[in-house]
Amino acid sequence: MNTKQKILAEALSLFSEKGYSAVYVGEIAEAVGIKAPSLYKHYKSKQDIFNSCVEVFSQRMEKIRNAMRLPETNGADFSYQTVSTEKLVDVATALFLFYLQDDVAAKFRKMLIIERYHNPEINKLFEDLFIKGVIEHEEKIFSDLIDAKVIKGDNPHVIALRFYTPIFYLLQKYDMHPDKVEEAKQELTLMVREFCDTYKGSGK
Amino acid sequence: MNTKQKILAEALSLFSEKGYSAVYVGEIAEAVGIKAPSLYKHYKSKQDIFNSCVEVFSQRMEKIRNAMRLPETNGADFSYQTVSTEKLVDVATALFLFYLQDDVAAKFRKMLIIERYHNPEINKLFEDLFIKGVIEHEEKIFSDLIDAKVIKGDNPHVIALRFYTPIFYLLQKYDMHPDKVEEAKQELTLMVREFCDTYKGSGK
DNA sequence: GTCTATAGTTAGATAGAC
DNA sequence: GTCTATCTAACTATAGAC
Repeated sequence: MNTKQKILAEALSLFSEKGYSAVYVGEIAEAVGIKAPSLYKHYKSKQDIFNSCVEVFSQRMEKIRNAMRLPETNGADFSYQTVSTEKLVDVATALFLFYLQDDVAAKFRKMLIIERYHNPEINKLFEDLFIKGVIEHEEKIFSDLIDAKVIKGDNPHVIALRFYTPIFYLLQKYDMHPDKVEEAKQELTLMVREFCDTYKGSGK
Repeated sequence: MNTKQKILAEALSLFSEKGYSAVYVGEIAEAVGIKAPSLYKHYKSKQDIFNSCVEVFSQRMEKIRNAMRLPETNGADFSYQTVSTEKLVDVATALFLFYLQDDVAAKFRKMLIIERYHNPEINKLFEDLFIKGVIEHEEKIFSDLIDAKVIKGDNPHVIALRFYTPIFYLLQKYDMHPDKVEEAKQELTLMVREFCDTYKGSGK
């Protein structure tokens, strides 16, 4: 990783904890291992560092997310004949752990949360990624699963919310408790099993 | 409302949008209608204003919350004989609209969200108010409702999460869309009805 | 591409008149 | 209790040597 990339990584780390204006360029430099003025050989301003963070890491999120989605939607994993409870637990857990623990995903998510209330563009990004985006994706999957009669119910949107809102809540519950991942996974598992009790006969 | 109180109100407004360090004392003063140095006759520093915000408004939240809870738990509203779907929709909607629209609750919630990732005390407050607190309260209610056989199911914690996580998600979905409250209420209603389909026979 | 030195700005806070 | 004037400190950013 070159200096330019390292600056972005350390900046993301700091912005995701303290927010843009509470972070001083000197801190970023120190984290990188250089002096503040050296930053300006790579980026023209603090704002430029922030903008690059948003651009680079939102693109990376998009890529990873698309990569995560393929195996679910191409019919390899979900044969659409049947979906076991354990499979759904695994899918939910993977999604949850990715947003909770992935170095970029977790920090980028926190940064958006901190900045979104005063920055319309950041807010749109947050909504696209964590509010609307996930739901729309889950809606499509559940819509197919309903058509295939693998899942009961008639409103894919409600089902998607039912599946995702516990994940959304648990992310913020365990954000500051990295030591309690196992507890988090158990809590999530309970919720997914309960989901299955409702939407798949008596489970299996 | 005297100047000292007005300072806190305007400070909360600003902190809840931009976060502590992005707000300048001059902005607070301007919002109040005075000059920056005058603030120091009421509070000894910017940090003091913030601390007072946290103290005063968290106490106010506590009071309002206790007031909201009484009618539910004293048996007047929930007779524990039966709970109609409409009643549950009303309870959920009241909770949702309070946290979404109440001047103090909405702003205080946003401020905690912005500051919690770098401030352990603020984080504890956020968790107590919006993560653990609500769930523990709902757990007790649902536990009673299960005992009274008004509601099916055996795990009050799961049921409480099932009831609250959509509210938690919808708050953040509609935080920046005050014009779409009606849409928000409809979405919440769908979720509560779906909750009732699962936990009360076929509703009524 | 990193450094030291420093300029330029602005924020938080104080002094003292009214 | 509010103001104007001002201090001090800190931050962003630039200049120029290496």
